[in-house]
Amino acid sequence: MKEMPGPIDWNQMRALLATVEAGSLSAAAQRLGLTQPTLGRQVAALEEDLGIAVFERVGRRLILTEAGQRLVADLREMGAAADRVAMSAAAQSQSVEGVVRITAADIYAGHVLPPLLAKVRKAAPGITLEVLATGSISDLLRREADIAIRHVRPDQDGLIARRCRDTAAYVYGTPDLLDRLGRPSNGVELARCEMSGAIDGIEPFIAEMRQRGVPLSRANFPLLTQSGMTGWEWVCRGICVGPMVEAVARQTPEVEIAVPAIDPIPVPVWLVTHRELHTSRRIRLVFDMLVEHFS
Amino acid sequence: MKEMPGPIDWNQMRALLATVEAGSLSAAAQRLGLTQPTLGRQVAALEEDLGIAVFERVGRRLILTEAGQRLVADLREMGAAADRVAMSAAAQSQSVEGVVRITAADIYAGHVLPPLLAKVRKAAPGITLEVLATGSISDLLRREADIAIRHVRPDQDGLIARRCRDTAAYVYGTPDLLDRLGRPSNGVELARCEMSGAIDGIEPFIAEMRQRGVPLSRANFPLLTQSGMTGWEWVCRGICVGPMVEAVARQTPEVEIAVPAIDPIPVPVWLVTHRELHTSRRIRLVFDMLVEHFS
DNA sequence: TTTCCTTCATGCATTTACGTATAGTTCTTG
DNA sequence: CAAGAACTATACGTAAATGCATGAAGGAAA
Repeated sequence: MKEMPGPIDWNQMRALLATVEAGSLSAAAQRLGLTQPTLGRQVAALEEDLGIAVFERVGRRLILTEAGQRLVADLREMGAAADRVAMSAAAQSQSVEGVVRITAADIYAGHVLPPLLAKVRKAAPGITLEVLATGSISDLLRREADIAIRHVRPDQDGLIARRCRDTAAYVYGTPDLLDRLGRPSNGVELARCEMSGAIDGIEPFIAEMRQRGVPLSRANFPLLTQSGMTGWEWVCRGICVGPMVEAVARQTPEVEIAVPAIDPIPVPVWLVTHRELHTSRRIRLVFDMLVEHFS
Repeated sequence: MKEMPGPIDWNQMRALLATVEAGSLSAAAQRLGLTQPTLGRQVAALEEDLGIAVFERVGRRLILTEAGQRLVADLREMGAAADRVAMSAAAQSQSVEGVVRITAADIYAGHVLPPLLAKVRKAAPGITLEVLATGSISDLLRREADIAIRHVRPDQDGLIARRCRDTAAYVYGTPDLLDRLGRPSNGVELARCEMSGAIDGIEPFIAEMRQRGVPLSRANFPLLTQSGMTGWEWVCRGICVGPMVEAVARQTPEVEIAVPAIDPIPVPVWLVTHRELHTSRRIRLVFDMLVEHFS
């Protein structure tokens, strides 16, 4: 009505961007650590200030208007710049107190990291560790995590990756299941078993196994999951056989290597962080401890 | 200490950027329509969240630390993106209610615009007009104004400029002063008079007058000001002679043209706005009314 | 069709953040 | 050297924003 054109509330812009990217007010609220009514009000206030309707309320769903879509284009750049600021700030923080986020496959988060995390906490009690156990690879450039543990070579620019000692992986199964399968003794026999597998990781695994004389195909994987934990649970319960890194399987007494004659599969381990963040004291500290542990 | 790494408060970033650009908390507060304690707290909270010291409190002055300088680099990009969002939003606002900011030389703001503003307000009562009477040219690209009235050809990209009918300017003086000066009747005699002038506009004016046979030099301008209003006041009070557009001088009965024999100086008039903002309904409305008036 | 889950809107109590007023400090000006 | 101006830091009362709880409405699945 008679709005003095004071600068727009940047938090309201953040609310709009988060809502668009998350797809709903509720999801955006969770992501920002706020509540859904708050976000709803912020977006509404922004629409009021701007004088345009960003969302069209159709049923329970918010769909962007044309005007909203044009806004979001520039808004994403603003968000990217905000991320860069946060990144730059984190990089220059020389405090050993604060949060360090680590992302890793859920198997690693659950079975490999715990003793390591305890060591870090003991060495630097001021550091709060946050572990993102995620199947999909999170985006380091968007600062969803500070350090990532990956098993493929990172290809993004701006990242520094440190390759650690390879881990050996084998195909495991419970003794009970292996007995029922007739104790396969070579690759060809193993290729007749059903296996658990990760949804987006079986192709390279099949190729790797074929080099070792195990003629697998997609037909060997009737059970797929994006959760490494789930797949491993299937193996531990004798539902099927499946591959696992040796460091994890060693902690699981109820399984054994299905065919010891087959050579282990080398699994590379990369520790990845931003080039920026490598100058942060506490992130550097955690990174170095991870490197030491994996080397 | 134990800060859950929720996204950074964007308003705190805005506070920091404004403080850096304004040079002090107080100035930034005025610019953002907030108060100094509020801004101080926001900046302090941001420093706490980021874990780094952005400012070094030395005496009454805040000077950026090295870390702060690196932050600000990205922060400016964020601010620029925010401006683009605001611009895009304003451009798409099809409401005839809202604020339209016009920037013009103070002389225009005081003597030429008033009747025009009344006309606009009558035609569109929902529009709030805000006039920035500024000596220096404000930055349209940073959305300090929606429409600018200028007398030089705009060279920035992204702007659309509409040239209007030129205005004639003469050198004026009070009859009393002209009598004391011996009633100069040609350019050479006029060049012996003292004149008022704008700090950053006398060079082209001198060149223009020389073409008309008035051999002026910088020595003719012992009184300089960046305020057109002030300079004209000097002329009206008989302190010196000085140039003025005819449309303004006509409203001032106490002055007369110093040397009628000299040809008038054509003063171009450009109306300038963003290419973006030209699609805004209310800005387009005001712009068109200005064009109509000046043509 | 019916049921259940998800999502957005609203009312109310509370906490947070803001503005006003004031004191303290430093740099400048006469 | 002294007085004033400008800026930042602190205290306190108040207003605004937030969170919780609830309701309503739409869509998916049985």
